[in-house]
Amino acid sequence: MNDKTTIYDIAEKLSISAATVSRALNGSTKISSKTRELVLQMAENMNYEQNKVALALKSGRSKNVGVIVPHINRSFFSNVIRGIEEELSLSGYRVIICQSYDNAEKEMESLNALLNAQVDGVLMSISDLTSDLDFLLSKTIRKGVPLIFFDRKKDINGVSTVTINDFEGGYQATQHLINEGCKRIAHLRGAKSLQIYNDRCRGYKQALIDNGLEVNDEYVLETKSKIEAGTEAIKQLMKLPNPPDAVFSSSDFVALGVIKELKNLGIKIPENFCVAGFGNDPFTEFMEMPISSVDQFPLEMGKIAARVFLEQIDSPGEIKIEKKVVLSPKLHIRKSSSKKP
Amino acid sequence: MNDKTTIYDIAEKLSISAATVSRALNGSTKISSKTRELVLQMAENMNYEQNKVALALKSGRSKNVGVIVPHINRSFFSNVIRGIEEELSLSGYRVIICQSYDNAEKEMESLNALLNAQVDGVLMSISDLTSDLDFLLSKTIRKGVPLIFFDRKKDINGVSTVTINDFEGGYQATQHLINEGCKRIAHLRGAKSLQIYNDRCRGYKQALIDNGLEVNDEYVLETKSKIEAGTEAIKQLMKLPNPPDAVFSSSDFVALGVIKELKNLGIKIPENFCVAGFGNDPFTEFMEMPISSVDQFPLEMGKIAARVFLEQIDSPGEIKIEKKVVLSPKLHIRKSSSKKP
DNA sequence: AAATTTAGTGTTATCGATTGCACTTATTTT
DNA sequence: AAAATAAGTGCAATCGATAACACTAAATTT
Repeated sequence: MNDKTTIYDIAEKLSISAATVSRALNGSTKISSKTRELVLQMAENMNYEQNKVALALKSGRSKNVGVIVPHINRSFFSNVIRGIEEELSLSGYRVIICQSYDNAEKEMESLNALLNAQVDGVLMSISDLTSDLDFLLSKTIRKGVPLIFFDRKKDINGVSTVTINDFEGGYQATQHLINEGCKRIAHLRGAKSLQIYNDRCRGYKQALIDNGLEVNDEYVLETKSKIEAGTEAIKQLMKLPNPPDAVFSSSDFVALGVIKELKNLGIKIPENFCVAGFGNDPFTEFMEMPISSVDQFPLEMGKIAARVFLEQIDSPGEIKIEKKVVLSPKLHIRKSSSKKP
Repeated sequence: MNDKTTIYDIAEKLSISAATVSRALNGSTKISSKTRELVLQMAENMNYEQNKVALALKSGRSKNVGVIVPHINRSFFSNVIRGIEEELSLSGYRVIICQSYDNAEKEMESLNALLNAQVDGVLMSISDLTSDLDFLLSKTIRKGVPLIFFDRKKDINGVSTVTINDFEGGYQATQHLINEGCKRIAHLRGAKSLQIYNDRCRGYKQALIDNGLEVNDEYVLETKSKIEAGTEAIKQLMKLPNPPDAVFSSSDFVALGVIKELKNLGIKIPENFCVAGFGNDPFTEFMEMPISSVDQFPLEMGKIAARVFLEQIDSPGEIKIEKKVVLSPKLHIRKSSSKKP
């Protein structure tokens, strides 16, 4: 009933040593072609399959990499993971996924579990909360396990990062709204503890400044990435004495909430109000009111993160230079912000 | 620089044997409390962490499970995976994901890779194409590796399954359309090689029959699960001498395509045409024209599949009875099919 | 007090694959 | 033909943790 054949079984059947079997299977040159043939034949017959766990113990490489994301059931993250898996499976790596649920403690637990499981590398997008991951992260680096941040990064020595230029994304979206003739552009941003949101916000402000528009702090609100947060935020903004005529949101879901509520209020989009989101979530494209949004190229981001990992793992020397890859975002202009025909 | 402490290192420092260290760390009763304290203290000091690969080799259990899905970046699958991960991480299992890309060969490769990696179980949703997985599957079963199908199953002896009652889902959706007064209900279905689509179609037909409506084969088309496939299919249907007045689609994306095209054609929804989809993809809810859809409870499906796995793995005897769990689908009625106020 | 139990620890084999070293033949060099 | 080299193979250690078994010393029973 138990099916597993080992090299010892093959060795016994052929009355040779396990070492020879191993060499034959691994194509060592130090072996006669007759023995090689015999071994390969017997391995085939006995349905031999290499036990990767034994190999991992011996070699110190498990051929597993860990990926930690806040939630896998979000379009952005599942696409990044897809990219990672697509790329790494080609090199024989398997991808172990962990969810942090935007919880720093869970995140540390996951990282720890992955390291104990002897993963060959960790690719992660850090959680929403500022936390003291540093100890664990530096341990990871010390262990020589390549660590790569994607999207949500932290600037740490020895850690490679793959991100998009969030500043540019924020700038592009805002510049576009200005080009459409909007004068009072609000910004709905994510948590201050994450660089990406700070960068997008900086881009937004810079675009305003570069175009001679006033930066009004009343126009900048922090929201969660949820539809309801968008409806709440826009309600609040529209109560201002001088309400905005456009919103640039760091989240597509928030942008959607904004649009829903504006419809409720009877405000015409895009004629009297323009909206742009961030993330280019698939739904932004196929809504009846397609939403302009900044593409983060999650699939590509995943693939590049995977390639950075492969480079690190293949680098012969112990001195690993971290790599910082920054992708250019691309604004997709859609109806929600297209006043011009 | 190399950080890894083993039980041998601890043993040496304390001038005791590695076996004692192991026992102390594992809370064996056969150990004096002084030694236990000493070991735990030293382990703490030396940042000891158990090497799970060594443990896996010794124990024969890797504490890894494999999950194979067609694509992880699809709402349904990423939610199932989320459920699986959420549940299994509680028991210390890690989840390795593989994508089959609806390709039978890739699927077999993945399954094979997972088995070589000594996973303790495999949870999968089989690929679109009929294929000869049977050999590999039976090998898996013979090896005693629990195998669980979710959603897209194949009836195989010894394999547990977690599915929804697709027949009922199809029936419910169709019955609802009938209740709304639709008389000529078309059905856009997925590949014939998958049971789920056959079952949904059977439910559709049974509902028609039970309500004394004619089953018209011209009204049943096979489509891919894409927006464009929906627009194409509805174009074709509307050219019929006696075009339908409702569509039940096995895919939300197809339903969306149908709605888009009907708008194009100037047909009023839901007044003159009703549409229902399947999957309850998040977007169905927040469209301007929210789409009625059958919920498959992917998160729950994942969690249950995980629990079935845990039951199997914990069953002491070798005789594992397969479990067949069937969830009840739930139709969410939305604007796209609500003629009544 | 002698005999027996038991608590606590060490020795050693094991899981499966790889590899440096040693060893035997066969082959080539001088 | 003797010496040196090369080819092919086996032995044994290794990766890190566990556990069956053996053993010692203390505690308990008679």
